[in-house]
Amino acid sequence: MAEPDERVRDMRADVHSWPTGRLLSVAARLVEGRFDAVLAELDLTHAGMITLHHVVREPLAQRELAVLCRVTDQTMSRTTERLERSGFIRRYSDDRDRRRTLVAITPAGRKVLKTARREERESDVLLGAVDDYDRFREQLIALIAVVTDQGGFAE
Amino acid sequence: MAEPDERVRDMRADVHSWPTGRLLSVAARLVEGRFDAVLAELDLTHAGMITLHHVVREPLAQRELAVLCRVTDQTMSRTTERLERSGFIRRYSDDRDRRRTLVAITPAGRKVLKTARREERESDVLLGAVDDYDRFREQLIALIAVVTDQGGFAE
DNA sequence: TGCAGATGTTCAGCTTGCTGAACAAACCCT
DNA sequence: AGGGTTTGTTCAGCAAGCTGAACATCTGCA
Repeated sequence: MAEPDERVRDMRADVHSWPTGRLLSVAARLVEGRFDAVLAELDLTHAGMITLHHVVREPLAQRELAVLCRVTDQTMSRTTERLERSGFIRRYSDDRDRRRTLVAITPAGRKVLKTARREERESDVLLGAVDDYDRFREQLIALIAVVTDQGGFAE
Repeated sequence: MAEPDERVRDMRADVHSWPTGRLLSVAARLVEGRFDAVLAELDLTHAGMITLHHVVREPLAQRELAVLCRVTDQTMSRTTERLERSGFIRRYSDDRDRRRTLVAITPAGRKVLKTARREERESDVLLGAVDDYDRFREQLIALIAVVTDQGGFAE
């Protein structure tokens, strides 16, 4: 590994001056990235995993899924398309409202979700970086709630 | 605004069961999203803003910038291309090592960065969602440092 | 009944992440 | 000096965000 030069050495100091949004973005990328190889092995993605998580209990319409996953309808459309291609969900149109596409998890979907969750839990050990992990998560959740309500989304 | 149905109403509860990476990802998207319109007005993006931030002091090679911004060289290549197109930076090859492309900020770049920072600081008020904002940021930074070191990046 | 507006999904096209591969320039070692 | 390796950048192509627009279906009201 190459010796970083002077400018690169003060990386940690530098990041202090970043806006919070960018800190969140980088942290998300790095944390999710740690797990990408495992998911790829399973033919799954982070977006797909959360989507599966939401249809475990009962089939949902794509729009409902989009709201739950905090993405646009268009993004959810592509995510479900990919999940269907992989055989993890089935899509069918609602008899009572044929505009709606219902999404139901398949046995393969349940299985892969279970595996992914187990492996994720195991790799989560490294998050000892954060002192009070539960509080940190609560703050993230509070942040999401506030921004969601205050017009960041679905206002 | 439509009345959310039952399943959608327990959104806040649901998010508690998400993996931390996904929480970070959604939070990042929502927080950065609040500011997208302002940046678009300035012909700037979040990625571009952080890049400008790093060349304010002195010109840097693209690879150095990539390390500082925590992105791959390829991503930085495209980001600087866009910044150059907008006139916020100038790229030129290093005389002493003609493999390197040096990136220097332009007067227009300094100006737009200043404006973006001011507007961002103002809009940051809403982050009162988090109790101990400084501690929260410190934890994000610690997380980034740990994951960066432990092979999430440049190992 | 029939038409206007609301709703759910998809299509097209953009940005910004990523990886893998290509390529030129520089470095190093004999 | 020459040739293999390293280094810095770019190209190609994929995933998953986004917006705007198109399209089909449903709802509601005259």
